[in-house]
Amino acid sequence: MTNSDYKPYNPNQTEPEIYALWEKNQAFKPNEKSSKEPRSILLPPPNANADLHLGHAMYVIEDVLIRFWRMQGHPTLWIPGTDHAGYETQYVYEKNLKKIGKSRFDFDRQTLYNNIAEFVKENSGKIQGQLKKLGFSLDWSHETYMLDDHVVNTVLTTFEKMYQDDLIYRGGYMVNYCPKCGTTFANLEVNHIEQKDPLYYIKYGPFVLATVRPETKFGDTAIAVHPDDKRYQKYIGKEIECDGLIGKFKLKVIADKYVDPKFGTGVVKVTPAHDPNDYEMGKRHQLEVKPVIDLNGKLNELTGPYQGLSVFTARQKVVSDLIEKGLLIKVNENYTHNIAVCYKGNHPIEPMVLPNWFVKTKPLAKKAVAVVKNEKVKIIPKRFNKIYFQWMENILDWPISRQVVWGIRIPAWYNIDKNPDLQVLFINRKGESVAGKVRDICGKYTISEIEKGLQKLIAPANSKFIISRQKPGENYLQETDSFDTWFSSGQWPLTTLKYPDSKEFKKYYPTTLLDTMWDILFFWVARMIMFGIYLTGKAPFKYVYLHSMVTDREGKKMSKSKGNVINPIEIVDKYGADALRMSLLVGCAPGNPIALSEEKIKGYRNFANKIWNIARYIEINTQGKDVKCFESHMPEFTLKNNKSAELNWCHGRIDELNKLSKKVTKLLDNYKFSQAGEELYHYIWDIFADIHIEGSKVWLNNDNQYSAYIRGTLKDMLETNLKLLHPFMPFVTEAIWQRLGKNSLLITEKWPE
RNA sequence: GGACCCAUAGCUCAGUUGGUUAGAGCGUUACAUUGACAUUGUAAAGGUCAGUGGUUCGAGUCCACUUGGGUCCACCA
Repeated sequence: MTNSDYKPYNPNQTEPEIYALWEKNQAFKPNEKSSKEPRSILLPPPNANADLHLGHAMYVIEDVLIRFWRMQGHPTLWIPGTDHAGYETQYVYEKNLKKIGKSRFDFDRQTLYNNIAEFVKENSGKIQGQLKKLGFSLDWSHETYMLDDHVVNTVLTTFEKMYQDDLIYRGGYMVNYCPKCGTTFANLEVNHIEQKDPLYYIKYGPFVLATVRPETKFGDTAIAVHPDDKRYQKYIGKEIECDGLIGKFKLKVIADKYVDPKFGTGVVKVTPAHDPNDYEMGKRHQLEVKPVIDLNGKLNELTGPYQGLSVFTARQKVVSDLIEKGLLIKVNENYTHNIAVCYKGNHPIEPMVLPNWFVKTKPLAKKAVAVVKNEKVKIIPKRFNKIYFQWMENILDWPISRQVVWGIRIPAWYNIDKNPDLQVLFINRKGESVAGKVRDICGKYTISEIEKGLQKLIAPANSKFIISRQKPGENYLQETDSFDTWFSSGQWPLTTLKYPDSKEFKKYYPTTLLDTMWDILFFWVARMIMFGIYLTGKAPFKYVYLHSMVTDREGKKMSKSKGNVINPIEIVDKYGADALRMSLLVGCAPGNPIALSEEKIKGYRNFANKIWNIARYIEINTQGKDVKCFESHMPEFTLKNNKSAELNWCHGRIDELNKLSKKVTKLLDNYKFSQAGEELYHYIWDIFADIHIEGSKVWLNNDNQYSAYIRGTLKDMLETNLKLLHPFMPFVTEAIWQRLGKNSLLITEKWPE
């Protein structure tokens, strides 16, 4: 240790050197010789092609635990990885395509897939460097990518097993379809926004009814009233004739409690093909499902002159035609209601009945509720239990197919001879786009030409299929849908640990704790619990820690669209990773938002400097001088009953350190990061520096027989504090440790208990 | 419509199972200064813990209601 360095601590220079030192010594690998209980955490995988944002820096909680456990001597494994983020990534890629005047429709499926893979490859690799900058002691030798062969293998095996266990089915169901994105979304992926739309009062035979969607009238298959509505009793069960835009039509009048007699005129047109509630009503009354909107959001052949018009154009034309025919009674222009939009682009959702792959979730959810109820899985903070139960107990079947190329393709095959109604969309050899049913197309094109240029395949709900990884025969085409991202990331604890046969899996499953933000409790955490129990009988983690959402100064969520995103790396460059880490750890409670300010980070940058200078003070006062460890002489002193003020002082300090160690250990054992960090901050600055170091100056100025013990005690205090603080501020503590001339790494030192 | 959370110093927030004079950071005020550290030190000001009622020997903490703010789930043609 030399005196020649900077007075202020310089994190920019120190941090990369220290991280390299740890890596060189393979300090992140679990200590496999230890017989203590194994501990493990999986880093929630960021998108492979994205940059780190400040939310990711909250994973510092995991690093604190990992470093704490590692120092306690547990075999400790922390696995990093990245996600292919199916739809998210394809969305970004398609936006780039748009800039060069192209779209996904210009490519066959395989080419598009390869292009996106290339795009991800070009844009990945940033994450690793950024995680290292934050000081995360991840075992990089276990790094996993969601599309690694072994991951895909496990996901496909799970799908096959679930199919055999009758947990997977294919069916036509009302799904949330976004014509713009060209894919369906799960309910969780749909948002509702308030919007003002005209409410049209339209004449239907003897009735007048209110609707915001007159263009769907061609898909009406009934008219509904409330069973107790006195105005309409005489019509219930009858068929009525109406004047329409494309001729007269007949509709049955049904009675259903869903209808609110107070709304509008108390009469509802029922369109089972394009409204979730009407669909349910249709099931109750065995109504025909008559789709009139196609996958591009345009009206189909059943709408006569309106065919080919987009929903909104059609609406305007329908309205003006209704006026012309005298069928429009009045319009309420100030009607506000909620409309469903896709979460990514805020495009209007078109509810449609489409064939989809589903997971039967009820039996899985039942067990996933049980493990939380009997505390095999503990959620921190506890109040999320209730939210979790509420959701899990009302869970609906999970649609897992996405009409997205980027992802794991569903391993199902359709025989074109047995399924003549298969619709295919493909690019032929001449580069022309061809669409149609296989029964019409197969004469003109060979199966290999179709397969090669295949873009999309739509198999009717009752199609026959085979689940297989390989092509089962000559005349088969593979499903073009891919799995919902969460279907694969839901198996992350299994895939990262190489379920079922690896050493890691046997030793580290179930993992100790999962740390994530509460916004993906249902998307991800609940699904991991379901998959984990289904495949292994055990939930994949013992604790779920729901960390804070990092907001901007005003408490607003950070998002790209708002432009208030802070890049954590900029903060690291400015103030050091240790400072950022402490700012995220102290002063926040799990599940609550944390508003991060630059002043706070500056405060902890100053703290790092404080410790640095405490070390310099002790260095100057011990170098070349007699230094004796008080603790190793304690029995001797007790025997002599030595009452010297100096030795009493030493005794008091050692006592104090033991208490501090116990307190911090207990707080960390209970995942109280904020309090543990604050405790250390307070002790080091207000007690150690301001009281004891100041006090020591008097002793050291009057050099006597006890001064060596004073020096030794100061050094002990420093070393213990470095150990205790290391999980929070790993860089500055390790840097000082190295300057103390220790022949060891602080990161693997023994934790003071 | 259903549920959850929050309200503590000027600002941003901690406060574990109810237990002495309620804490931190930043900010404010006065003073100090080449000291290990100005990324500093010493001292100080600042809170009837949103309101009302209740349980208790004792409530920031537990219960009920009221007011204000946030979030989630479901969504009416």
